[in-house]
Amino acid sequence: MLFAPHALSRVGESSAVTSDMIWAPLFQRLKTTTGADDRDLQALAALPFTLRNFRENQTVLRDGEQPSECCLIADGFCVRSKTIADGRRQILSIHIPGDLPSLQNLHFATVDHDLIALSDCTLAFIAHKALNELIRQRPGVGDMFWRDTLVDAAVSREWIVNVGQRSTYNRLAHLIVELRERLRLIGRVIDNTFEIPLTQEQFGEAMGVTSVHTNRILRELRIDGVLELQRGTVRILNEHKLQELAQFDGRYLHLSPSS
Amino acid sequence: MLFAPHALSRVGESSAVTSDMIWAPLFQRLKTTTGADDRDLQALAALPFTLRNFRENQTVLRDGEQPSECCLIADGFCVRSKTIADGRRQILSIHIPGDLPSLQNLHFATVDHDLIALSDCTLAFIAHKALNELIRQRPGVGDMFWRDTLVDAAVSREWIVNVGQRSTYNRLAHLIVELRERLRLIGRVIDNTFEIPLTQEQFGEAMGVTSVHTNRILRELRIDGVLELQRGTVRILNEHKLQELAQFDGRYLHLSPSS
DNA sequence: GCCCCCACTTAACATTTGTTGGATTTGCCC
DNA sequence: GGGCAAATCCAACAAATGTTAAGTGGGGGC
Repeated sequence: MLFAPHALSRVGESSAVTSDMIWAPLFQRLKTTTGADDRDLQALAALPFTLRNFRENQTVLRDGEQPSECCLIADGFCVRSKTIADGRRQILSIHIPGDLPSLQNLHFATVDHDLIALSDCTLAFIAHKALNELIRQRPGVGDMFWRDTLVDAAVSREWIVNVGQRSTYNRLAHLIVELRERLRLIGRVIDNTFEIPLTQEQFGEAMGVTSVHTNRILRELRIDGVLELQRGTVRILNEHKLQELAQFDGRYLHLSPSS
Repeated sequence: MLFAPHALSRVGESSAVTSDMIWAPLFQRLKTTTGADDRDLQALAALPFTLRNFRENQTVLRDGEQPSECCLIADGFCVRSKTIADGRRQILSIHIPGDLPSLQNLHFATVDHDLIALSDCTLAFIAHKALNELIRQRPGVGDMFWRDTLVDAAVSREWIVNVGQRSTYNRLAHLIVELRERLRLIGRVIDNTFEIPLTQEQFGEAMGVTSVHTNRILRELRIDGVLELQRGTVRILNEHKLQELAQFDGRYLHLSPSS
């Protein structure tokens, strides 16, 4: 069976997975960020894809692989990461439903990092060949995707700033706010509460610090009444303080077509 | 006068700046990395451009600006950087002749970081409009440029790993090796010696550490006989040790068309 | 319901990195 | 050649972060 029950129930409540459910978060994002042309989206939605489910911690793409398809996260969370010689691991980006985390392999033969499922995930795989043909037919689709990879790059640059210059305390605040803004775009934020299914160790790997230190900083944020994190669920306690710490300027997300 | 003498002498020894000299480093890079089509390059070289010179430390593009042209570094070095609220600055990438550091603004209206000349620089500015028209006529040009922005993104991801996980000692070694590989591509490495005109403070801003600490690490590298850095000139003293420290895996530079 | 594994939590101590302040060197202008 | 400004260099001390080693707690499998 293609769909394991656990994944099905996360994509939607019914047992039938429609094409709509697969594309919805991507389209929702593209419409607000790029003012996407409806015919381009319809053409996209007509592309053939294969659904595959991944379990928590399962590797989706391994460093060095040469994929012939690119993947769309229909449901669940993934991270890009790199592991260096001494075994230390850095998380490079966190991906949410609607993301296309391997779009760069339309142009690169080889994957230069790992892509790992953080939670149980449903991914739609679309052949590079089909995508390239569509892009040739409809340059607007290519523009949308090129832009999408550029936003991805802009997020990476801000990630460098975060790791390089902000105190761990502020760094975590910034990371949380960025993820909240991206989750809000796809309707995953309710009442200052949202899910980011990372363990403390993984938050540490995203910030370039150890799990012990991550725990210290989380305790401080909790004691200071800024936010709480429990088993992957974030609850904002003091929005004002959070903003002050994060100093978040969302322009780098390029959320509007005219930015 | 468009050309200040100092800049002219850096582009070439003669006093006439030909279109060839402007495009040479970019074409040299594109030929080895993307196996570029000669007709695409010819079409590119036929585009109108404006040359502008910048002095050391002069801002080329400021965070928030809305440029109508993108720039090609014909000669000199630039950096992308972001400054956060408390004044700390992070260098995001280092750009060398042949780089197109603002290509992302073909798709973004607004620049989301600063672009600053490290040394006296000669930049060629090409109108977005002309470039977009060429890309519509010759999709191969668009593919080349899309790929170029993807390599840029891959470099940013490795930069995150560098800042997040490597010790400052290894981090500096990695940074040096990456720059050497990129400079080699455009023929700027001679006898284990090459120029990277950053001050120690700027190396610090690239690595996310202070200038004092950068100085400590440079002294260690010098004492350990790994490399020397004097006024922007790097000399490798022990290639083997350097490799061991940097643990450099250049796949992320995607230097071959089939990678 | 029990057990086991894994995430979380904490403390003590070691190491790295930042801060401050000052001395020295270098490049450049006059 | 003198003098200024910037870059480099360095040491002493402070703060942030890593390491190690233990507990604690909760959820899933049996």
